[in-house]
Amino acid sequence: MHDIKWIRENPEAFDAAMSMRNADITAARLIDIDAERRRLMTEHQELLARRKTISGDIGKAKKNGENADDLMAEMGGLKDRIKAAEDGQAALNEQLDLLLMSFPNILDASVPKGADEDENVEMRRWGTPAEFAFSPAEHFDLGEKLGMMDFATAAKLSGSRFVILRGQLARLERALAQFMIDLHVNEHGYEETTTPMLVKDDAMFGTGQLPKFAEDSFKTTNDMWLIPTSEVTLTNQVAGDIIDVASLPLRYTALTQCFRSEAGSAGRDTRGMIRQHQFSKVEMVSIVDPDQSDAELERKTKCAEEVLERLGLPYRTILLCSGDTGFSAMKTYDIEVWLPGQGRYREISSCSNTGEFQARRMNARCRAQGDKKTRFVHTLNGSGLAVGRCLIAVMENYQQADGSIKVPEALLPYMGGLAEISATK
RNA sequence: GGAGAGAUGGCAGAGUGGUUGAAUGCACCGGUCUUGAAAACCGGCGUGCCUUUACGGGUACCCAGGGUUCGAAUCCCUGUCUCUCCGCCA
Repeated sequence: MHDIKWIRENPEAFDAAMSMRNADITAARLIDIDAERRRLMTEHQELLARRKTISGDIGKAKKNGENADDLMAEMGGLKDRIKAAEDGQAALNEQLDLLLMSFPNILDASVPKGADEDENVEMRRWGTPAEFAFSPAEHFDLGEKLGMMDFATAAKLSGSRFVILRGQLARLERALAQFMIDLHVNEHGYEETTTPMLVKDDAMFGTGQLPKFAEDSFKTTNDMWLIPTSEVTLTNQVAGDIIDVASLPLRYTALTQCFRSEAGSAGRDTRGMIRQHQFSKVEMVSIVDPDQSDAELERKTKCAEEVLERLGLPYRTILLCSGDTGFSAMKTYDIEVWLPGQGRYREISSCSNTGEFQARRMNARCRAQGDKKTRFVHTLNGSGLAVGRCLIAVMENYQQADGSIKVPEALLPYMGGLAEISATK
């Protein structure tokens, strides 16, 4: 959501920012609508002021038993004009809001220019991909051979892009999630949260899934949405609030299921559990003082990287270029984990600073003690991590020649000491 | 699912059609007093938008959206949420 006042004052900057995003809008168009909107608004207010005066006079006249017919007559004429001004104003407001809601966030100055993912910039790498004495398998081959990853039965229930995990593999997924939550809560200062997974329209507008991306999510028959990420619920907690700056930052983490229609990705990642309609993810959301969001993005990214380091999974961190940065974000780091079976790095986390973009939509503000002015908070979100993809990464990186999988040391406490997952177990 | 009650400022709580953005109390902020603090007293104390160089002025908001009326926190309708009782239920 953009600030029309700012656009009015910085039209060239807005146009430059939008062209960076390939967004088809100009400040001039918005300013025209805004000018007419404000003209009507002023007119409307003047009419209301007149109405207030007259009705007060009528009240007085009646009290004194005087005749108020001429005042009543003037009021009759006012009514229609007020209604007209009101309707015109409402229409323009709606038109302007919808436009302001429909265009992507302005990018941070540090975001590199680029057309697509090929122009993302690698920031750093951690770990060295292991050498295998055999040809490493992909996760679905490993899982099916173990008899613990069952796509066929899931398809019977729900169609494609679903999976059933069994036995120790199901437990491994649970262990991963627990491990992540514990790390973020005990060492990274996030508050553990469980949230609804069904939300109303407002929440989806607040974080930017609506109005543009309705087709990416699932909607229920009673007009609710299955959350595509708990960023939606965690972030929208502060919608409409005015928060004391002293209580910031707020850091929340949650383990939830995420639901995505994957409309438009037909044919991509059709095998295995890389891309599912439903997956579990540990999310990290921060609500921060507007001056702190740059630092918080670095911190959050590090929190996500820490998960991989503790698990001994090689990764690289990438700064997304202008063409690859998502709608709501002003800056995004993707973390990609090494998958030996695929022989390449795949996205496992995405950490974004949305600045005040979401806060403006949600009307979430903060104020310093004794200060009269409010400011919009900044909101950030990051996966920490996608549990399903992390399971894949563990399987592929810790696979052994016989198809068994070693359990990473960090997960041993969560696996009841089980050190290896194999078909005989 | 059935029956009922309710939603007012940070909190509590008045207000059932006329100058009410809204009494009162508490909390909070500033001041007087005090060696300091407390108490007492005085003053202040919501959010947004429009307008103005500024001081200021205007307007809207008493859950949300419609309606009645010259005029709505107050009357009517719809929705949302909360609470109580019954039924059902993990």
